[in-house]
Amino acid sequence: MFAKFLNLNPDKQTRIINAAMKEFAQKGFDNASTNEIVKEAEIAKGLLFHYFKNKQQLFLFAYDYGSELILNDFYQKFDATEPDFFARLRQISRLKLEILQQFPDMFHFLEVAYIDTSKVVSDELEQRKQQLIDSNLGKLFKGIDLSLFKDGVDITRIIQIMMWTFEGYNRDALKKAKLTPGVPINYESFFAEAAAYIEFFKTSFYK
Amino acid sequence: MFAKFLNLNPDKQTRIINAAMKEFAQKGFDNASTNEIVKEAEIAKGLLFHYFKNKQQLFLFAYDYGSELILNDFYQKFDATEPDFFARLRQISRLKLEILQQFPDMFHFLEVAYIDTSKVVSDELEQRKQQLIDSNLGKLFKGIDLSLFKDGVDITRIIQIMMWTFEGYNRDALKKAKLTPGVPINYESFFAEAAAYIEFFKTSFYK
Amino acid sequence: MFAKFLNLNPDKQTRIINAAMKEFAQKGFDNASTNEIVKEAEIAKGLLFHYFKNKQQLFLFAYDYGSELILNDFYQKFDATEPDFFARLRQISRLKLEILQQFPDMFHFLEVAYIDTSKVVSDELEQRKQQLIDSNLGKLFKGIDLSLFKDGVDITRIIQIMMWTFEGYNRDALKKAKLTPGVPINYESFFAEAAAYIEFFKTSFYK
Amino acid sequence: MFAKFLNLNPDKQTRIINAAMKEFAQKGFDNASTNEIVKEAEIAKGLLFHYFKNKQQLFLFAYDYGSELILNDFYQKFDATEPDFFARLRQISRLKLEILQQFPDMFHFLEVAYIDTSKVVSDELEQRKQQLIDSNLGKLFKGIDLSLFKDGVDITRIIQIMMWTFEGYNRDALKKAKLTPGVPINYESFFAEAAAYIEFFKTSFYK
DNA sequence: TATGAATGAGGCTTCATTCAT
DNA sequence: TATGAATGAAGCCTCATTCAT
Repeated sequence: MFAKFLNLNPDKQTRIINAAMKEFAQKGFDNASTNEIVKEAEIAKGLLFHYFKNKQQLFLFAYDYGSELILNDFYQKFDATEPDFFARLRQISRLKLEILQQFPDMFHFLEVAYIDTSKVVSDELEQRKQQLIDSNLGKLFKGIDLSLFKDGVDITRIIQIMMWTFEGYNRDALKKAKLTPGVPINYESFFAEAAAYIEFFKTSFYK
Repeated sequence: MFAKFLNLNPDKQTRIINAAMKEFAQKGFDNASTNEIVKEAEIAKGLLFHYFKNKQQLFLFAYDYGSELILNDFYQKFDATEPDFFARLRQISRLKLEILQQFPDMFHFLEVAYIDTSKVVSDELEQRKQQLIDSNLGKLFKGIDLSLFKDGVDITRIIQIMMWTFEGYNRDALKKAKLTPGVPINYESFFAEAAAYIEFFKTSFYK
Repeated sequence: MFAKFLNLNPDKQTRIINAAMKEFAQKGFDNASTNEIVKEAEIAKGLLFHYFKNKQQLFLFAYDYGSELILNDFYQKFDATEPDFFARLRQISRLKLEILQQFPDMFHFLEVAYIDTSKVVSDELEQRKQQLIDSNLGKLFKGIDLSLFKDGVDITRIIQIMMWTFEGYNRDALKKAKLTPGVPINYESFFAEAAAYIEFFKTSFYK
Repeated sequence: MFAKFLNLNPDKQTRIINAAMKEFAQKGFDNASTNEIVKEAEIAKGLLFHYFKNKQQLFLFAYDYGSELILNDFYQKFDATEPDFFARLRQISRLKLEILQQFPDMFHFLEVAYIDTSKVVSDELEQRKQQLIDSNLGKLFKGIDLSLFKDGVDITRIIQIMMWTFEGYNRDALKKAKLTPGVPINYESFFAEAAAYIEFFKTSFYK
């Protein structure tokens, strides 16, 4: 499908992907302009559609490209032997920070893409998200020592609550960052506060 | 600012507001079409811009109009004497359900508007949301009997977590509903499951 | 449907219809350019789509507009009392010539539109053509004195053959005209030759 | 002119010609896409323009190629000794059927090409058609026994009428076939009905 | 107050053809 | 001979907003 594109001069590939991610991240799918993308990538208008059937395919390609790259990076560093649930959460949080610092634009794009609500891509995105969750939730929490939890707590519900909590936490942090444009995000304090939430959950739900 | 509009024939006012809410709810700010709005409201194109400087003003007016109307309704029914935090949460949840059933379209619009990410309105929306939270969080939880909580728990954090939890819960429920179009939302089961989460928090954080 | 357009300043209406007919006649539906049409009509791009949902609707409107106008003109002059089949054919032929001289561009457009094969309009056109035939064939040949034909001839087949003959005759004449652009069509000789064919059929099939 | 192409690997030649004929037959000259042609032929885009200066040359080459091939086939089977005009017509009709069954796609392409109205090719096509008629009408009807016709009939006119009749007959049959896609054309009944028209002409114009 | 005609930039996409390799 | 990347003009259509009436 995208073989053509992947055979292309890598420099140009990068320019196109970066330009697309930047535009999509800034404006969302519907309002992103392919005109802006080709201008930023410094290619001719037609070329974009030589490689990608349409705007939608470009978006999804960028999404897949980015998420694969980032997941690979993540799992290379991920230690799946840690039995403590909250230690593992902290690890995940730390790895996320590292990746974010290594690929800031791509990270930003994926984060925004993840919540893009455009009808045109939302169905496909939803599938991908579900696949991601299905194939990763298992890996992330395999081998956890459940005996450390208080007896009788509904662990599924806890995980669900924590996921929503961190989603909300991320979103709010993102919003605050947007409100002070120009000021770079202070990721350390961002993750420090996340750690405080983890600590809170641990106190609440561990023996 | 909108004095002109508010002097208008009430029937026409309603038609315009409803049409705007419907279109914005369906497509988000950027992709909503003023053409569709005037068609639905059965008014002339120019009239819309006679009353509202631009699309943005219309959106924000609709937002303010809806949230004020709904908040008034809410506080008329709200019992601020209940000292039990979770009982109050249940009350809030129940009132939300009532309002939702009374003003389904307006409710839907506000819900969607709340997460609209269009640059053009997001700043203004953010202000309004912050104001709403600031001025309401106090009212909602004033007079709560904190002694019922376990000693030493950080109540602010708990509230934050619960807010994110219910945000996430709503969003997921909304998504599921979208995936089966045609099937009407079963609000009773929706709120029953919400109640289960409330119960869980109670067990976790009350003495 | 097209009420909006018909309320428009008649001069502009005419300019738009003429420009559309000219462009469609020259290039057929698919290759006609809405850009050329608006340029010729001296209106803004958007205006065309203010009146017509899309290129297709514009084409069909022009077709309906033209054929109605021409049919009305035709039937005002048509004498349905003539019992001789071939006399009536001559009459039809003569009226066609008159109309052609009165509305040359419209006539040309309709002739070309009639054989336009673009997928986008052919279905709708086919319906219209069938309706035209159904509702007109009856009128055109009602009250014909069949006893003038040789005994035993299959009159339906004769009519069919004559229709194809005149279709072919028209088409060939049109082609020849195209091959010598600039030179105006000599309609008199065109219809004189048609009369010769009518005479031939008469000799062949009348007693 | 096309020497280069004719030296090419025959398999590839065939693929290119077939792909071109298919695309032109489906969409007409203007709307045919060279992209589709190279995709179908499984050759590189540039190669097409290496062999053919442009789309127009490709089309005309395909037309010439097809018509020559089919004419050769036709004349190998054609019996020019039959003196009866209508018997010869029946023969022509039968041979046409045979060829159609042997080269369905090519036949279809030529049929459609024949009525293609694109400015870009119509002039050249017109020349070819005229040449075809000029050089073939003689062959087809040489040695006909004119004494079998009624005295005084204008045989040129008769032939002209019959040609238009069969053109119209073909076109109508083609249309009907298009209106019921999926249902294969019943060529036998198609040619049987054609035979009925031949019979009709015979009765009308023979002694 | 009310109309709806008018604007023209910008949206995405397709196209035949060229050219460096 | 063969590739397929590259071009950029042109395609149709939508849009928020303005303005004369």
